[in-house]
Order: sequence, then structure tokens, then C-alpha cells
Amino acid sequence: MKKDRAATEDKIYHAFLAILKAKGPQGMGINAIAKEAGVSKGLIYRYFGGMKGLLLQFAQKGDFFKALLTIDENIDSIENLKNFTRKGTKEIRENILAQELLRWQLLENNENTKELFKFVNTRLGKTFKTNEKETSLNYAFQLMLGGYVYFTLLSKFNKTFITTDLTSEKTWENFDDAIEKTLELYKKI
Amino acid sequence: MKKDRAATEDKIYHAFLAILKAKGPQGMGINAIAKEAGVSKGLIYRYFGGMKGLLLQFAQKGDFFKALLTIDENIDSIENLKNFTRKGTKEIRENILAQELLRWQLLENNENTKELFKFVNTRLGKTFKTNEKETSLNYAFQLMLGGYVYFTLLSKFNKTFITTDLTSEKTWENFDDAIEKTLELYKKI
DNA sequence: AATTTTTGTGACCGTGTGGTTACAAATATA
DNA sequence: TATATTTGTAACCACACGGTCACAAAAATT
Repeated sequence: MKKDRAATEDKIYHAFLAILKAKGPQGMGINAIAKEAGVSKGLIYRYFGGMKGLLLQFAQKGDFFKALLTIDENIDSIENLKNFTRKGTKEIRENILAQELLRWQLLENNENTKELFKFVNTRLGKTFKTNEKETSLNYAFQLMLGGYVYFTLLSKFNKTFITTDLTSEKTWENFDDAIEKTLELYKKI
Repeated sequence: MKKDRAATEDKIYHAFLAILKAKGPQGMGINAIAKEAGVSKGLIYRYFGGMKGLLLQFAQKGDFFKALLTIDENIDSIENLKNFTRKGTKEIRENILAQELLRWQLLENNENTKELFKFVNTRLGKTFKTNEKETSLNYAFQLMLGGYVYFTLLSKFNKTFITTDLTSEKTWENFDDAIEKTLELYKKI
């Protein structure tokens, strides 16, 4: 049998990503990862230091919010907010890894995930620099983005939110338009 | 030993509620409920038909969104939306049972929870009658309410969202104000 | 070539899970 | 009072979990 530590670590790490994408935080576990990687779970402890170390590695590599990182425009004007929104909402709905991370944050914050979430938040803070002024616009914008995340996460297991069809592409366009429209209303005052 | 089926069923049901409130969907399980109720778990199967039946019972009793049910004003004008918002956001942040239900909806939708969530949604649909016109206002309002829910759920395990302090009462007032302000902007057009 | 170190495996442990069942105690019925 | 029925318990099952460990195979070192 061929032995290659680097390759094995890779297998483990990518199995971790695959599990997170496919099963979400619920399906995440040492056994599942080991099985997916086709490797003895002892190696996860030896090479990564168990789940905690694995999550830390994931955090430091930063394999999430990838596309959002390319947005380095300052978000100070409403016009820039609008640009950010389109890219941001698109990213959120396409990046399943990010979705599962955001879902995870709603479930727990234990010794294992603590460091990971700290990384996630600083990373988010870097890209999502709202103007620090405590304006209604700022809070309204945060609420709408939060709602976008909420509905995105909800859509995994629910077809509708009350009467709103979460499976329809038109719905998401309407959400986008509504954010834009709202920003324009604030622009006028 | 005294034997009283009705009393036992009550113990089980209230243990279920207590567990859901205290531990959330994650801590929910037959063993935990039986232990909390101080009763043999076999009775949960005999009297309720296991977790599925227990959830169904919970759904039919409708012990959630209690306060929201008292809001029977029609939400057709923006002024009514504003009233609804204050009461609605207050309810969301105070009703822990509702929070854990909403959290649950983000995690799974299996054979057990299926019927429960259906009930939850129809119940929500009854109280949360937005105007069915597909206006930007409507979508913006939904997004902001969704964001409110999102941040509420997030606040259980996270002190902040990026730089926004989720533990500060002022923050939630700002959110409320932002919604109201936004609605007023829409009112003017 | 002989020895040490690294890599990988599979069995094992304790614990917790959902679910069933045999049996005893209490209650209702006759 | 004797008999049937309901209520409750505790043991038990198979399984999955995280975690450890002794041991063998491969690779590196001497």
C-alpha cells in the first residue's frame, strides 16, 4: 500500500468540505468524514487534532465567502451599496459552503466551532464594511441582508415562506429589486 | 404508586415544551423528554406514538405564536404594518418557543417534523397576511422581518453580527425604528 | 542490510440514541 | 372478592457516536 501523508490530509480535508456541503452541520462528524475520505479516523486526530483542529484549518484557509472577497469597493455611498447587494446576494445563494456555515452559527457555538466562527466574522467584517454611522439606512440594509440570508437558509427545507415561493427565481429577483428600491428611497432624503 | 394517565400525558407534553425551550431542536429526543418528565419513555410511544405523534399534538394545540394570534387587524395599510411590526418583533424576541420552532425549520424537514411545520406555516399565514400585491414594499417588509428573525436566532449563540451588538437593547430599537422609517418612506410615494 | 520512524488500519471502549418488550403494580370490572 | 385491564418500569436491543490504542506495513535513516 502506498503511503502519502500530504495526500491523506488532502483527502480528509476535502471530505470535510464535501460533508459540510452535502449534509450540513448536522451530518458533520468524525466518522462521516473518515468514511467519506476512505481513511481511518485515527488519522484525523493524528494529523488535525480532531474536529476542532479540522475546523481551525478550515477557518485559516478561508475557503468560504470566496467571491465576496473580490469585492473591495468601499461601501460608503448608496450607489456602492447597490453594487454590493447584487453581488452579495448572488454569492449567498450560490455558495453552499457559506450557507452551511451561516446555518451552523445558528445552531451552536462550542469549543470546537468557537475559533472558526471568530474567523468567519472577521472575514465578514472585512468585506461587509457598512458605514459605521448608526443610520436607519444602515439598520434597514442589515435587516434586508439578514432576511436574504434567512430565506436562503430556509429554502433548503421549505418551498415557501407563508405565501412567498422560495423556489421561484422571480422571487429572488423581487427581493433584489426591493432592496435596491429601498436604497433609492433613502437616497432621496 | 399512584397511576394517572392524564397527568402522565401532561408531564410528558410539558417536558417536551421545556426541552424545546431549554435545549432547542438539537437537544430534542425521546430520552431527554422521558428523563425531564420523570417517566419511562415507553409511555411516550404508548400515549403519543413517539416523537412524530408528540410533534403533531404540539402542532394541533398551537402553543406557539400565541401573542401574534391576538393581532387580528388587517395588514393592508402601511399604518397597520407599522403596528404589526412593533407587536410582531416584540413577540419574536420574547417567545422562545417560537424561536426554537423557527430555528428547527432551518435544520430539517423530515417525516416527524413535516406535519408540524405545515401547521406552523398555516398559522403564520393566518396572522401574517401581507397584502398579496407583489410590491417592492411587500418584499422589503418581508426581508426586514426575516432579518429580524435571523438576528434573533443568531443572538442565542453570537454576541454580535459583524459590528452590530446583538446583546444591546438599543440595537433592537434601532432595528424597529429602521423598519418603521422605511415603511414611511414607502408611504410617501 | 539492519534499524528506526512514519503512516495506516481495525478493533475496541464507554456512552448515548431510538425503540421494544416482559413483567409488576395499580385500577377497573365482574 | 376474583378477574381483567390499564398504567408504569426497567431491562434490553441494535446501532452510531467520539475517541484511543496496539499492531502491521511502508518509508526513511543509519
